[in-house]
Amino acid sequence: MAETTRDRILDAALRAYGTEGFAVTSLDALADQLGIRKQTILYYFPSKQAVFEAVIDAAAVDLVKAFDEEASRGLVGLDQVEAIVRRVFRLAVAQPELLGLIREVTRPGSLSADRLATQIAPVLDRARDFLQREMDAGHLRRSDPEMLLLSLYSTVVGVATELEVQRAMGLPPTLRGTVARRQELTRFLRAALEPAD
Amino acid sequence: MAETTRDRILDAALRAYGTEGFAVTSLDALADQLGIRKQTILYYFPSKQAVFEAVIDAAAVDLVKAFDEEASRGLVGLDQVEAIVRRVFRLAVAQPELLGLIREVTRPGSLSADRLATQIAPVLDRARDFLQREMDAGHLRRSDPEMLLLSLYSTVVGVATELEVQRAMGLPPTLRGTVARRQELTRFLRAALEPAD
DNA sequence: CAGACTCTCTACCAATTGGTAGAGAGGTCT
DNA sequence: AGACCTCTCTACCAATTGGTAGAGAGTCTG
Repeated sequence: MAETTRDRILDAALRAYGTEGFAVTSLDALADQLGIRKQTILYYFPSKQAVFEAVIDAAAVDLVKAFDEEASRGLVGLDQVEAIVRRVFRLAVAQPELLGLIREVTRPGSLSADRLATQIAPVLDRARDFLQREMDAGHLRRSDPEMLLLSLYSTVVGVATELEVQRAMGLPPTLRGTVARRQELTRFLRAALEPAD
Repeated sequence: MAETTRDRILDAALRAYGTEGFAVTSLDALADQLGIRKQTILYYFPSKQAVFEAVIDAAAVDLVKAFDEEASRGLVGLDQVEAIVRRVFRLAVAQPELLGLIREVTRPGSLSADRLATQIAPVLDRARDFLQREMDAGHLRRSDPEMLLLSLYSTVVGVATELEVQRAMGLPPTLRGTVARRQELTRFLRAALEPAD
């Protein structure tokens, strides 16, 4: 199965947008990187913004696929959540551009509110529904699924950011070490912050 | 003490670069926001890049000042570190643009390697020296100060990112709640990740 | 008052940007 | 062969960008 030109563009765009950023990556630069002209890109996509949105779509599809695969393995409750979180982390570690993309998406004005709703919401909805179902089935302690989702999401982004910082500082990023260190430091930080406001 | 035009420019630039990003914020946009022409900005700064670097300088000065103030209060060891970390967090919470600025700086190619060395290194050096001194004095458990510094740094960035995500999702960001939730989730994540690679 | 200095402006420029128009090459179907 | 379709190209454009040149207004200094 040969990789189509369109796929190659999406690949390169994910890498570029995730590391350099959407705004600073011109169509020309993207095309150069692929050895084609930018007009070829504009043949496959109506605009630069459309490339961005297609990249997000593809990433969302990947996430949903990973989610579903993990969810279809018959685990329940915490085991299920564990498996999914681990899988998402594996995705983030294997594809560090994904984190950059997330940051790019959350940047104000990068995506119109309705596109955000159309593209991101389904992923979040799926996750929220899953958590709700598991709670209803008694597999998870009952709490506000919205808050739990937010917690999971921000934690994933936070941990992934730490990994990226480590990478940026020239240290080999290790998920295991990060999580262990985080636990240690979090206990300390809690003590540090508790007495104050 | 009236705020000089230069200060107003730096203020607006910090806000704009931290939230929207450096690349997407044109000098025209920055000037419009201040009710002046971009040539006025270029009177105070030789180039757009220089504005960016001045913003970073100012932020670094703020950080160093906060650091020194906290360090001069006569605390030792963990109490000292606690006070400093708490202070840095207060800065990050009061000025959320600071986090965006950090992300902007760590973006590849945003700052030349030597400018990075000139501007960021002093802050890190100061922190590393401080940790080393405290270890030598027996106030902190002896470990690799480089690693401890990295841990503290990435944790601060990670927590700050979580706060920002919460803000982006329309929830009031609370440092207390984030830290508490993080501890809970970290324990869970550790369990989730421990058995795997 | 004369001159210098500080500051903000108008006018302009070269380069880059995202995007359009349309030609041409190659293959496929009738 | 001829019409059609897919794809990539050359050529071009309008808008925006960072940056320069220099005039003009205000203030301070002699």
